[in-house]
Amino acid sequence: MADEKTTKITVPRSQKALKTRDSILTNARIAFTSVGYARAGLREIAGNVGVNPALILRYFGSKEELFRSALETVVNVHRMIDCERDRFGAHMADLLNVSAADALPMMLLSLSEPAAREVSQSALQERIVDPLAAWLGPPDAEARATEIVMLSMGYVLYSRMLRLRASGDKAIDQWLAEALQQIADRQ
Amino acid sequence: MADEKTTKITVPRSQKALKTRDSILTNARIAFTSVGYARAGLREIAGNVGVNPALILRYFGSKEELFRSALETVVNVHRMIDCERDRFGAHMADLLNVSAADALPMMLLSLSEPAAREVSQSALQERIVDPLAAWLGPPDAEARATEIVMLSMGYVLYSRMLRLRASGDKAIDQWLAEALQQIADRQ
DNA sequence: AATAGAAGTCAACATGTGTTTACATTTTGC
DNA sequence: GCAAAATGTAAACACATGTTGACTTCTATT
Repeated sequence: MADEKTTKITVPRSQKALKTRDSILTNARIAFTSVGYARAGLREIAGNVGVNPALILRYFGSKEELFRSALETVVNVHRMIDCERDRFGAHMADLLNVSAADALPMMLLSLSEPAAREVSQSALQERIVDPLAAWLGPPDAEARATEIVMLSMGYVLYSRMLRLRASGDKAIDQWLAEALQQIADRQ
Repeated sequence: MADEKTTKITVPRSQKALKTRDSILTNARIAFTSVGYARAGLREIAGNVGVNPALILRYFGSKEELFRSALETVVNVHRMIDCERDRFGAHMADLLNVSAADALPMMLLSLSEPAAREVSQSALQERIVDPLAAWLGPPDAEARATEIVMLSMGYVLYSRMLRLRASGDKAIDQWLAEALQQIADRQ
């Protein structure tokens, strides 16, 4: 049992090859973020990169692995907690309104695909909830982190994906910021 | 211009035919709720009803119309506002934990399909947000109704679709109930 | 009983998908 | 400069999908 599972994945060695691999990753992220896992076709991603679809599979093995790699480049907690504790609510509310927060649309549009859902779930737990809980600290760190994520998902759904009539209402943004701050301040 | 758009849709006349049409609708709702629009195949729905796929299109015209019909049977505000005003938070929190609230998973799993998303968006606005706002009353009725929907979507995502580690935490359910109640009480 | 129309079946079409295999081209190490 | 490996292409495979039109079976009315 030396070679567990001989895949055909190739790690790029030349600078140029690394550039195209990165370009694939970038375009994949854009595609997944705008139309979700199922509707993002390898042919279209490859076309936008100017490359053959088969090359994607040589670098990433499968569409599912491509999604996992693309998601990992975009899910991280750093920008969320890059602020003073007493400004966390307003900071998060701002963040959710800029396209920097691409991870959530990417995950929310890919919920129906079981593979993509599993990837999203573990990425969200390990790369957002857990570090956020550590940053918040006791009491009930994990519960409060989960509440923050919950609220964020609801907000992104409302403001960017479902576009309900109230979308853009400043009063709602204000409410969101206060609700988030309350969770962060709770003790 | 007498016959606008001669579709081939048939309205069932016999009792038996109406039963099968209802059965199609029921099974469609179950399929859409559990795997979303894209992964719910007409062949599988028809198979579960014990009927031919072509019959579905004779009764509903297209998959998109089937989704619209199925969603309408399940999206309504009645159970949400069937309680005393001062118990709204706890009532909603309970409701979101029983499978009665099937509408949200059905919509959330179908976000990536543009057709299904549009149907969901208008159903949510017209059949939930608007009547809920009317029930809540001033001030800021629509904003508060939207906040309630936002929170509900986030909660369902957390507890039933993404299944984060904290899923089932009673403290979070408690927090949700209180947050919802605060929105309802605000003035 | 005959017959029109509804209720339902059947097989094919058109299209799109991720993936694979075989092949060509370029780069790199010796 | 040559050979081998890396980089990339081309075309087909295998499969699944919504949809269509022609066909059969049943039922109800005359």
